[in-house]
Amino acid sequence: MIRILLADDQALVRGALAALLDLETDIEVVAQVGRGDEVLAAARSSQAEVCLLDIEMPGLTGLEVAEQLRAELPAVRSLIVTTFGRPGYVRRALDAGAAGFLVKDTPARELAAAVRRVHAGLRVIDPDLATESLMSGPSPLTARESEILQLAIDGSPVAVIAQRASLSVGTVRNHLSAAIGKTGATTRAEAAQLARANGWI
Amino acid sequence: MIRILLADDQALVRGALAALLDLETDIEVVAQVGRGDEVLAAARSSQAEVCLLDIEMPGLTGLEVAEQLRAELPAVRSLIVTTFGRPGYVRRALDAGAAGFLVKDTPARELAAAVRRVHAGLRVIDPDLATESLMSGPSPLTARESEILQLAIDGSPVAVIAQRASLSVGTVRNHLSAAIGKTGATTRAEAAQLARANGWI
DNA sequence: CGCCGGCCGTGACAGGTGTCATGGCCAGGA
DNA sequence: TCCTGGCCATGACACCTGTCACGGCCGGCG
Repeated sequence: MIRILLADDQALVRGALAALLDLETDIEVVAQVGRGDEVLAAARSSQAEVCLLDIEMPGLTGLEVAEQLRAELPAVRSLIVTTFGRPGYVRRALDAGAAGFLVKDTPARELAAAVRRVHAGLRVIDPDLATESLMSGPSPLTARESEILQLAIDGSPVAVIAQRASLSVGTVRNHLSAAIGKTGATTRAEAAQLARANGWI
Repeated sequence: MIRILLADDQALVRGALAALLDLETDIEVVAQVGRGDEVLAAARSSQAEVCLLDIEMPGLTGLEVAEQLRAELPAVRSLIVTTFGRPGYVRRALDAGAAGFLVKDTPARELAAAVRRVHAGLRVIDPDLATESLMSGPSPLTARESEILQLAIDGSPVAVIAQRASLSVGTVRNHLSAAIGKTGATTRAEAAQLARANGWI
């Protein structure tokens, strides 16, 4: 019997996934949580063997949770299941110690198989995404550039970004200009979108 | 037996919802589609009685599908189930003839009950969202302003927006300026975000 | 040590953006 | 009929942005 924990912020999806996995005779859903920062405690008390993690969650992201689990409960295996198949996410998930990466476009009947493979110690990576991840390569942005770009995704004027980052407006513009150049964009909005689409921020 | 059709672009979620609803003895999932523009045909051939529609779908949005169903298959009832609980969505869904509106935060066990109520001819509206919808009121934007604002959400420069809308740059700036004023924003990016958060675009 | 590259800042310039005043066109209501 | 309000457009103005050149600080590496 494979003991599994579900982490997804949407209760309906979480419950539906539980129903789907409970159809399998060799899988048992032993815990469900809706926030990233509740996963660790729940995994510990429920003695889960596999954690199915969404990335976008309040509290902690699934990627951060995977890292936490590797450090605190190395025997537990993490399977990232997320809406957005961004190339950079795969790399970051693997770096964080995740054993698998699926997008929610995956046919439902493949989920149980993926869980079994992860439980058996194998890696499960969405094949399309794996190649795309290798193609796009690592982020060309420096840490600071990523940070500034993240503050620019909502279209705030430079003055606001500078204040939030405690920098001068000139420096912010320089970082943004560098990011725009590196991403091949012509606007900071475009650069932010490209960076997000690639999972760089 | 309630015959139900599922429309959601994420195969995993779709399959999981199917598993969840199949647990109910009085509900039968008779069709599943991943695109908005496939719903009508599938609803016809499967003789579905209730359509569970996500809003964000390729082809047609769930709101547009609800409108289509009301026109073509008035006996079929639409239940919108979506990720984003934006106030304006509720109003638009009801205007489009939907019989219910749920967010994916809803507890899983309430879904079947909602389906039954909709099938019985009752309206089902997320209570929090219903009040919020009444609070926020209708969109203050004119049709043209909404359209231009929609083209501005990705941060494109005015010149690009003007080209896409076949307008002069000056007109686009006027529309954007009006939208910024009406939404109480100070930037077109902020205005676009506000409009989207309220479901106006 | 010298060199490199990331980081922070300034200053200046061209071009994009937000605001306003003004005007014309057209459909709907008083 | 006149008047209102939405839509389209122009022009002018102040301000913001993106780019470039330049300089200084610091940590890592040959």
